[in-house]
This record gives sequence, structure tokens and C-alpha cells, in this order.
Amino acid sequence: MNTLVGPKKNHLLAALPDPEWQRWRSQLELVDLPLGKVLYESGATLSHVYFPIDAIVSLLYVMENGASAEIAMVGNEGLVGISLFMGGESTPSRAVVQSAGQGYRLHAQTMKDEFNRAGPVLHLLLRYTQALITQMTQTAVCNRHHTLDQQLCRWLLLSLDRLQGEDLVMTQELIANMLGVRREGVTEGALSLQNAGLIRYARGHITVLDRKGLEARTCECYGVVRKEYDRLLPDALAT
Amino acid sequence: MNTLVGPKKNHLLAALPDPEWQRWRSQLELVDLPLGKVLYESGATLSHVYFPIDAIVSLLYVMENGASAEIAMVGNEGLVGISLFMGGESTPSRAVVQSAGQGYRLHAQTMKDEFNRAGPVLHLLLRYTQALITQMTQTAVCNRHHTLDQQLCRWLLLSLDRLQGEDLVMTQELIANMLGVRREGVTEGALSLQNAGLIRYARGHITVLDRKGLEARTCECYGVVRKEYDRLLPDALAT
DNA sequence: ACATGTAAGTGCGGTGGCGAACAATAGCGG
DNA sequence: CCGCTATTGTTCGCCACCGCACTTACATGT
Repeated sequence: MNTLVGPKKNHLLAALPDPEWQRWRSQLELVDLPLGKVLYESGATLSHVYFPIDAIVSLLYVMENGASAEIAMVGNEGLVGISLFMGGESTPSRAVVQSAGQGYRLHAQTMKDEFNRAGPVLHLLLRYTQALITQMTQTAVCNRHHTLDQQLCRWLLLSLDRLQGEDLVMTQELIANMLGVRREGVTEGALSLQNAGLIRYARGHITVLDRKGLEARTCECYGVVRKEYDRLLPDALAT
Repeated sequence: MNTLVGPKKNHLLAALPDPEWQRWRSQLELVDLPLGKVLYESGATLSHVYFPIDAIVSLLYVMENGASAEIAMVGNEGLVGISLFMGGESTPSRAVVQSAGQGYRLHAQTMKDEFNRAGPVLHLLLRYTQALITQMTQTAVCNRHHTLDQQLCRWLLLSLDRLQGEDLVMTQELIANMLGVRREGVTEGALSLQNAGLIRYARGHITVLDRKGLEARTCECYGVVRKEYDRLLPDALAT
């Protein structure tokens, strides 16, 4: 039984002081997070918070006409459901599994109780929240000023940081939904990255060949986000 | 001496329970917030948090090449400097006074101490932070999907909500910097709004003639943000 | 009254991304 | 092995917005 070892792969859980960890371990529930699963819906009250292990969850806003835009992504560096302890209980956005995997979850009330102890858990979660805010703001900036190509690089790098290895299971259609652009635009961008030898891809499977190359092609937004995560949550991101 | 009456014009201060209010009142310092004043700089440690009374402060990200984009705006419904209690001490963005006025400020350490009492202040500030997050995410969405005209309406409405009256002191150049677009684009948009009889403007002075008309022209983003503020902070916005 | 600076209006070529329609290819289930 | 569906590739016209250059108009101080 690895309820003992698994959770530590989530960096927030790993950062818990021992007393908290002892309290939490029996409450954490390992769940599958299949591609496309909706962890919470816009406006809905949350029943759990999720700590991804090897999955990536996208926070995305779906417009009235059905178009969407990713606000931020969460992997094993964070948790899904901050509105629970922020006090709002819900948000206007939706949380969808963007890369399948597993995660641990905690009941809403348990999470709130732990948060309200106002100890190290509170400060850890708030620091994480600030990092998440930075990701959201850079998304706004990037949407305003940068080209699709740059955003694609940023997105691939952010995803890569949240997974082990250099492989992503991702169709271009899905990426387009996340970036809020046309699928054709992603095809073009991906083609040029492949022609430049930075990635290789085929039918929903992308391999990053030259990470440095992607970093050189992307905009400053990626670096800003990355630095904030490193600053606020030391050792949170693997690579 | 109206240290007694003034602060209540900021809705967060007004929402303080009496015990907190009694502690704070002697610590609050009334300060002028002239147009263009920088309350904090990207990456800098905050010395105070600010509670605007009749000023509007923009949180904006300035890119390496000097271009900028507004992330969110703060008026008398909120406070400037959330990273102080979120634990990061700084953010990659800058806070600039976008509409002159006054505000109260509190020393950083005082703010942190009050927050760490983990009582109603903490929950109030976190609910406000969640509302602010919503504004940021809608900014991202709006930047992605909506036209300059729609964004201009949204921006005017958000500003209007944070001021008393229907007059804004605002050059088109300034608005362009906030929206992260060309000044000419704002000129065009403002012209069409004026021709439609929704606003009147001249040399840095804008009067809104038909608020409903603006609401009809803007995108869903304004409504989403407005609803979240109302939900999370009842009675926070005047109009 | 005049000079100076700030604010706003206009025109023009360039381009990134949109919308729509369609083709080609590869994997999968039967 | 066959047919279906998912995935990716390609094209074409279009439009919003950009970058740049320039003009017009107003406002203020001396």
C-alpha cells in the first residue's frame, strides 16, 4: 500500500510539516483523473480539492458561445480548488483534466478545517495561490501581446514542467481549445516547430526534442511564471 | 478631523468588525494618490497596503519592450498589495494610480499582523482576493476573444463602478496603455461610442451618457466580474 | 496674441489570426 | 482486411488591429 509514498509526489503534500502530514494521510483518497474529466464546473460548489500526481488539470473559462480559454494549469506542483479556502466556494471557471493521470483528493470540509487552523498549511496554500495568480496574469499579458507561436511554446513548456519526461499526449485540437485559437493555427505552429527540429509529433503524441530551443522561441511570459513558482515554492517544479 | 469618517468610504474598511476597526483607525494614514503615482514596482517589497477612497489603481504588467497590459483595477471596493498577506511580498506587476484621488494606507507589518490573527480580517481579505482573481481571469479571456470596442466598454464600466458620478478624467492614450492597444484604436472606439450617443468626451474628460448602452455593447466579461464582486463582497460596489 | 505642448482624428500598407471548406492519412473496432 | 473516425495538412478570402506618419484642434502660460 503506497498511501505513504504516492502523495509525496505532489509537491504541496510533500511540503507539509510532519504533524499535518500525519493528520492528512488517512484522509487522502487516490483517484484516477482521465482525460476530459471535469473536476468542477463553473459556479458549482466544490466537493473536494485535488492534488495531481502525474496529471495536469486546466482551469478554463468557457464562454457563452462555447469558445474557451485556459486561465492556468495545475500539475503536481499545486492543487485544484483554491476557491474553497479563499472563501468563495465556487468560481466562474471550470477545471478539466488535460493530461490523464492520478491525483489525491481531500473532502471540502476537511480542507477548510485544515486551512482554518491558520498554521503552516494556510501559508503554504496562499503562497501557492499567489504563484497561480502570476500564471493567470501572464496568461492575460500573453493573450494580449504575443503570437500564437510564442504562446504555443509557452504552453508546451508549462506542460513539460508538470510532467516527467519529454512526451505529451495531446492532440492539436485540444491545445487549440486551451489556447483559445483555431486548430489550424496550432497545426501551423506545430509544423514550424517540427521543421525547426524542436519537437516531433504524430497523432496526439508530442515529443519535445529541444527544450532550450522552445525556451528561445517563447516570450518572456514563461520565464516570469517559472521564476515566480521557483521563488514562492522552492523545489516545486521538477525539471 | 475625519479619520473617523473617511476610511468608511473604502468598502473593505467599512466591512471591518468593530474590534478590528478600533485597532486600525489610529494606524490608517490618509495619502494623496496623484495620477501616475507608482504604489509598488515589479518585484519590489511592499512597504504599505493601500485602500483607495476615490482613486483607481491599476495593476499592470510592463513588458521588457515597454509595452504594457492592465491585469486588474482596484478602487474603493478593495485594496492594493495582496501579495503582502499572500506571502510573496512582491509580484511581477506594477501598481499605478490611474485616476487621481485619495486613499488610506497601512504599514506592511501592521497588515501582516492583522492578517495573521486569522479572524474575520483574513476571510474578508481572501474573499476580496478571489474577486480580484476573477477580474484577472476575465481580463485574460477578454484579451483572447473580444474586440477592442467590447473591451473599451468593459473598461469604462469597470472604472465607472469604482467612481462616483459618470465622469472619468482619462486620456485615450492612457486607456490605450491600460488595454495594451494602440492609442488610435481607442480613438476609433471612443468615436463610435460617441456617435452612438453613449459617451461624450473632450481632451481627457469622458462623460458616460448611457450606461445601459455600454452594458449592451460590452462582452460577457464585465457581467461575470461584476457578479463575482457582488457575490463575494456584498455591497462593495456603489452603483 | 502667440508659442508650445497635449489630445484627438485620419490614412495606408502590412499581417496575424479567423471562418469555412476540403483533402489526406493513420489508427481502431469489427 | 474493411470501413469509420480521429487527427493532421492545406487553401482562400476576410477583418481587426498594428505601426507609422501626419494633421487638426484645443489649452495654457507668458
